[in-house]
Amino acid sequence: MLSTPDELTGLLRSHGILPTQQRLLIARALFENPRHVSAEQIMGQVNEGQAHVSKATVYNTLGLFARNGLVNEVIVDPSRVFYDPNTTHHHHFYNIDTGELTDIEADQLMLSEPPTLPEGTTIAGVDVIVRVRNKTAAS
Amino acid sequence: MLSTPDELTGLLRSHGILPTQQRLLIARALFENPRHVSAEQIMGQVNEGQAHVSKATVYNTLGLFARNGLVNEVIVDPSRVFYDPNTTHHHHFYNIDTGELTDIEADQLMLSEPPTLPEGTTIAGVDVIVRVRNKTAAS
DNA sequence: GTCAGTGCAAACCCTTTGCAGAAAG
DNA sequence: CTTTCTGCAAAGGGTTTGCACTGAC
Repeated sequence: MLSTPDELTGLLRSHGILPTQQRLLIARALFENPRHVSAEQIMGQVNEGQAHVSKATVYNTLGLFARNGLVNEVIVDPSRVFYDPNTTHHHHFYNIDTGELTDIEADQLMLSEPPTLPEGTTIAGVDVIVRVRNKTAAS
Repeated sequence: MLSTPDELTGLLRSHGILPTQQRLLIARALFENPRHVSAEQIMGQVNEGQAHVSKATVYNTLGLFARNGLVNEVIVDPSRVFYDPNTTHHHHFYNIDTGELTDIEADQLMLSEPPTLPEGTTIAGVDVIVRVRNKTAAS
């Protein structure tokens, strides 16, 4: 989708992120073929070629991207965080057998206004996770 | 709520769980005052008195309870799993500043039928997490 | 008596951190 | 030149595991 160096540089700058070589590599891995990825998968993808980005930098960069709204963290599995380059309003299927995450477009799943928020709080986001299981899986 | 030894014993048996002393202590901690707790909190509560249950047993037991439908795991924070003794259909507020989890009754938040499930899967559950933030929190 | 459960400590794994060297502006 | 970023390795922290002992039936 987005994958030219210039586009990526602009994307980072527009989110207040200084574009460095490593950040561009990580951004390219996320946006040239957008899907849900773990930090480990990004590490693998970035380091496939001759480039090398350290584990610490991958984690720090993904955290930075998430704080600056470039990607969303998806919390569905206590053992790892997924990063989602799609920051439009949408929800997720999570296959508990395979660990696979897929999108549910916002218009496919409507939900009513949430009830009154707890005292002194503002809304930060609404996540809907539809957990599914393989029909054939031994339960 | 439920807290007599007999009630708890019956509850465990009805979920196919052999009632042992440690499991009864953990079940009592969960059900005598139902709320959202982490494994660590259960450890603390169970071991307040003269009883002692090891960390491994607490984790193993909570996992067993969750697999057998006695409690639900609530995945909202990558750093820890919460256990919810309320297994009726409901949703959650999660305060990202304080880590506090509170219930949203099912009738307070309606959602439409989920779209077609991914090929070959059945639904395992739907989680709705409304993330909130303290108004006064330094962002 | 047999099988399942428990306790302890060590292992695990993802993630974060400290600090010296490198790169960006 | 100054400030921020990166890499490495080590620390961190919740959770799981291996194995001998204990308890349930």
